[in-house]
Amino acid sequence: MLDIKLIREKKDWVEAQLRRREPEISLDAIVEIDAKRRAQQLETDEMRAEQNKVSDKIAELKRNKQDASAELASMKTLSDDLKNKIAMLRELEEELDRLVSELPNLPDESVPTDMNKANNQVVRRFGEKPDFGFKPKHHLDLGKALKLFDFERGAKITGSNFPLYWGRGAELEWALLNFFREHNQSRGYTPVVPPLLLNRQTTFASGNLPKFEDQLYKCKEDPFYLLPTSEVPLTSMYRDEILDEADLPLYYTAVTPCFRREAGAHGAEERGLVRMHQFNKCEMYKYATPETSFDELEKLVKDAEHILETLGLHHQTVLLVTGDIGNQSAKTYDLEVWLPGQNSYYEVSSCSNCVDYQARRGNIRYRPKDGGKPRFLHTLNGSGLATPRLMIAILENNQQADGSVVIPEALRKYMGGLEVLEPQD
RNA sequence: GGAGGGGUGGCCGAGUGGUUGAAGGCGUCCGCCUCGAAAGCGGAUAUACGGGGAACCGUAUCGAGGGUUCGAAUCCCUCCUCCUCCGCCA
Repeated sequence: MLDIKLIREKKDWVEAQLRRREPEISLDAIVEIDAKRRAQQLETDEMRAEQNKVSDKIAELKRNKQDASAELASMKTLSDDLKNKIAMLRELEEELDRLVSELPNLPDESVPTDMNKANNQVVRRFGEKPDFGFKPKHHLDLGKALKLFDFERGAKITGSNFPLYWGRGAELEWALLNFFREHNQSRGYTPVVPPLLLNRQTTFASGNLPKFEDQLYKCKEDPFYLLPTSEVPLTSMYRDEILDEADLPLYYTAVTPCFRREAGAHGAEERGLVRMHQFNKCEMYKYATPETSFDELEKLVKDAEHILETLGLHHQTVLLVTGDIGNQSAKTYDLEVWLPGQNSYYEVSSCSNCVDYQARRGNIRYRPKDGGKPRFLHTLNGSGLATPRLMIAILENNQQADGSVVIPEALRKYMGGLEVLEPQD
């Protein structure tokens, strides 16, 4: 959520910044309704002031056992009139809120202006593409031979793109999740197990509502949404609270399943575990002061990169251009791991500084050390990491000519010391 | 799911229709005191929106929404939430 005052006072600048990411955006309607709203508020405030004044007079007259019938009569008509004015004011407020809450965040000045995500800037690379010396297999074929997951049976249980993991596949999944959580915890992130069903306000605060409701699964009988990423509950953990500056920054990590409708197409090249309706993810989340949030973003990215380095996976870190950053983000780095089966780099982590966008929506503030007024804090989130594409990366990058797959050293302790996944049967 | 009891400022906690934005306490900040600190004493200390160059002024906010009333923290209704007991259940 952007500050309406900023929109009012620097409309052209805000509009220009927003157009760096959405060229068609216009603030005309917002500025117009805001002006109407203020005029309406002034009018109702004046009527209320009059009402308060006369009410005091009535109280005084009654105390003195004097006649107040004239005042009572005039207040009766004013009271009715006022109710209408308040209703009109409320309509304007709701309209304004609706429009402002659908605006995306302002991109940070360090984010390249470009609508084409092909122009995302590679800032770092780790490792190299593997040189197999044989024809590498797609993860679906490896998974079938190793009996790691099953798409048909998952579809029987629920529907397409809800695969199940079993046997070594399930073990590897848990190994990854445990490894992520322990890794993040060792770097100062406090683990959280949040609720997986989210109410409307929670989903609004993170920025998923109202604009992206079609991406969420929702409950029919209760007003809850299924968690699309634990960024959402972690944002609302401190909703409507005032934290102490001395307690910041706060680091949290949560492992949860994530549910996404993925409305809109996905191509044939994304078969397999590339894009699913349910997947597991370990999230990293930070609450920081405005002064430190961009440094915290750099550290967050390094934390996520370290996971991939520890697993020995070739990857690159890219700075997203304005046209590719998420709605609530001011600046985002993606970590992309090399997937031989896709012949491409794929996002396994997205690390964003949302600055005060979510804090405004969720009314999350902190009291500065100097004792000044509460200020909106900054929120940051990053995957650390999501499992499905990691599963793909490990299978495809670590495969050997005989169809076996070497388990990364860091994961073996979670799999009873197992070093290699061997084809079954 | 049933019965009962709560939800008031950064925190605790008074307050059942009219100078209550809200007593008191704690915390925090400033001053005095002190070599310094503590204690003590004095003072200050909510948020949002709007008007104004500013000082400042107006309005709203006592879980949320609605109602009664000239006027609601206070009365009525609905909902949310926390606690206790009962039931059910992993």
